[in-house]
Amino acid sequence: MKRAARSERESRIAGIIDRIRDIPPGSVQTYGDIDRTAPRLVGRVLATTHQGLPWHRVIRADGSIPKGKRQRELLLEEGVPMRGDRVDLDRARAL
DNA sequence: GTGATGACGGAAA
DNA sequence: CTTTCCGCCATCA
Repeated sequence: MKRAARSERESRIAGIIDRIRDIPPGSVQTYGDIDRTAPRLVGRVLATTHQGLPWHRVIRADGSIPKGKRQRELLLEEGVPMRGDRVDLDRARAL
């Protein structure tokens, strides 16, 4: 494949990682917020990238939690506003 | 090369 | 409120 294509792919990945890393404690971002055009890519990055990323601060667009109660507790510890089993996005969503 | 899949999203019913 | 369907990007069989 072409070099330019590869480079662009990787920079997109890098950007995704940066955004995740910059999510402040106590707030969250959705997959869509992180990359509008490829939310699935964000999920893939989290599933395959094992760096010290705050993976628990990434949730779905409707506020539901992808990784289950384990993740839910971590968010609770940071004081993320919840509404039952979902995150209250209006209050918790990072800018 | 094709087709299925995933830590998804949004629209439609 | 729910389920279904289709689009999205990158990987994998």
